[in-house]
Amino acid sequence: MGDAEGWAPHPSVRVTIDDVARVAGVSRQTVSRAMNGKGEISAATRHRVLATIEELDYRPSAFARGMRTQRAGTLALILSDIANPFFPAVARGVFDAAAGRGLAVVVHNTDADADAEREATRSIVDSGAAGAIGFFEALDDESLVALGRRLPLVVADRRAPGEGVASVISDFAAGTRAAVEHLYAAGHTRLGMLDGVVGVDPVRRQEFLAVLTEHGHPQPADHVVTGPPTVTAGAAAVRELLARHPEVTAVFAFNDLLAIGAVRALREAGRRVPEDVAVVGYDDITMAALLDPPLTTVHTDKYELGRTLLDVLARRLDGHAAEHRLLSPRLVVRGSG
Amino acid sequence: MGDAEGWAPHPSVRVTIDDVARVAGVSRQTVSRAMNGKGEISAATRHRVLATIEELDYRPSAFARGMRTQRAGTLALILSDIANPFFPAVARGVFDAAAGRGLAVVVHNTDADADAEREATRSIVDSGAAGAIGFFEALDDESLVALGRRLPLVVADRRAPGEGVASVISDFAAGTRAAVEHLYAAGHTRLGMLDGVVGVDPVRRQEFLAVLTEHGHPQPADHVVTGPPTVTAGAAAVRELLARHPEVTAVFAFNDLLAIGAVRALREAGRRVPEDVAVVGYDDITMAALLDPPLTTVHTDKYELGRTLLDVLARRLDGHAAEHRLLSPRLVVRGSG
DNA sequence: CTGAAAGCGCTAACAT
DNA sequence: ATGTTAGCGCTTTCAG
Repeated sequence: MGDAEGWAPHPSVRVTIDDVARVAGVSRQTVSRAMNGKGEISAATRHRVLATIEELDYRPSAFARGMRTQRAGTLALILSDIANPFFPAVARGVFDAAAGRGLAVVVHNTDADADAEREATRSIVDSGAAGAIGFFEALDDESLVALGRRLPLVVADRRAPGEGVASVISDFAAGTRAAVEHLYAAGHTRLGMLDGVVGVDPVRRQEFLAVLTEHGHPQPADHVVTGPPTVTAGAAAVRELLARHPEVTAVFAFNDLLAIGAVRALREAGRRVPEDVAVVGYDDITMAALLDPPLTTVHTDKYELGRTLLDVLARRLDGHAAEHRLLSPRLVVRGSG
Repeated sequence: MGDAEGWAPHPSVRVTIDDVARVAGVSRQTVSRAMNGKGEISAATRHRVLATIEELDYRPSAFARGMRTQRAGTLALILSDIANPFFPAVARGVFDAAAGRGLAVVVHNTDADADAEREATRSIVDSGAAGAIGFFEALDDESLVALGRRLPLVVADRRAPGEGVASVISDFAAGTRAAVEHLYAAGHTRLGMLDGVVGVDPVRRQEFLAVLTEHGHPQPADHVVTGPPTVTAGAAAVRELLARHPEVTAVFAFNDLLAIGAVRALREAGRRVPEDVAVVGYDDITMAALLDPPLTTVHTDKYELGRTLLDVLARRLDGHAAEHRLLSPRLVVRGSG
């Protein structure tokens, strides 16, 4: 629209470190020192150089710097699906914390696909990212350890795959236990579970089965129906569950999306929620409290998870050892179960 | 955990273009040509070089390449709040389309704050991003035109700020008109609006007022209550609206989050939705259809918007002129109005 | 405390 | 069709 073909951005004369050096009357190493606070430098010259930088609006070239240091001021966030409401909440925490440290965040969407996760790690290494935060759901531990040798890595909601990789995990066992015990306390004895696709983190399912066993029920493996973590899949899964076990009066879901789908399918099948069948979700996405009935679910502080992930990564960037943090979820009883 | 202080990533011997050149028995320029498809090169040598690249698992240095070309294989996505469900849906479209072209996406979260938006543009220019897609809600047109001179830029849901900047816009006027006419058709004559914070895009409000005028109502400026685009603000705004104009029987909201807050506050205030007050939202976020009552809203294809944004940007990257595309929303009548 | 030299890996421009 | 030359802008030695 009014633009000629072959458009190219304006070249825009770049202010380089040499320009700053010349104007400030020092060598460029001194400018480098002033910027990065490395090496010995007198306060006076540092101030003068800094003022010159300001004056000339000098911005160091990320490329040139990266070429020397092999590290960019960028970090990577790997997640399976930004459209799943759990992730935006976490991402927001990561972004806010990253902005506070002047780091840009590259987001990689993998759909929990092993190839996509592998490709993301490739791209991250090639980009020279300063570090990475990953919700890996398909990649094997070895690949993660290998990645962790290339750059500071924090895995989220997955046990540390090995030496050198930090982790931040929500205590799924505790959250699951709270949810299932709540259902037992409410008098339910026939429980089913809607599990996410079997990935690397089987904790929720394991704990679900463990609590059932503790209550004297044999492990009813086919009381667990598996599917992708979506509303549609939740509806399908609960139908399957009811077909297998019509006597079920309570359903625990891997996440809220599955639970929401379950509630809808249950109602369509003529079952009242929670009177006929109780439903408990996991995550407490924003939507959960707004539904009718409002969803009983296990609340995790997703924003805090995001901030914590970045904090752990930043400490690693500063040369600290890999840390492992555990976040505590809590059951929020609302109307659905 | 078993990790010493002062950890640093393994150096990892880098395979360079010279290694490839040596093994393939050509000069490095030929390797460059084979990789980038630039310049003349015989099919035979290209194949040989490509095979060598594969064999050595050579990965070109993004830094070195950027240093020469002043362009990274990265693009920027500027948005106000990734936690607002509208944006993840769009982002998903952008990510998918970007991945198809081998581009990484850096996300900048601005909270619709002018300083944050300006800082994001700075960071983007400094990073040498190949291009940018922006939902700018606070920055002035001049700044956008200036940014557009530095790199290919596509603005989303905002009219093109000037020469050289591409745009993809949802037809807000048409969507708003459909929503308001629907309310009139349902017999409502006393309408109120919950507007987003006054930003650069006043189209929804203008069109709302225009349709009212066409129906012979004086422009009721104080029938429009403004707030941030959140559920909480929607509740507060509708309370304010009702305080000012208790006779209102229909509410049109700037987006679904405001509408959802309105529905809740309305019910808490003892008004039935839609019997006493009809509510129509905008966007059709995933949640909208799952609420009780399901939200009547103006549907926009957010994923398609994301893909289109990237498509327009990619064409610009390929040297085409700045395009301007208009996407058509459609009213979805559900239970709330 | 500061400067000079060297080179990171790549591609554009110019030979051949 | 391929090779050679020259640097992009920065930081890291190493001297002074």
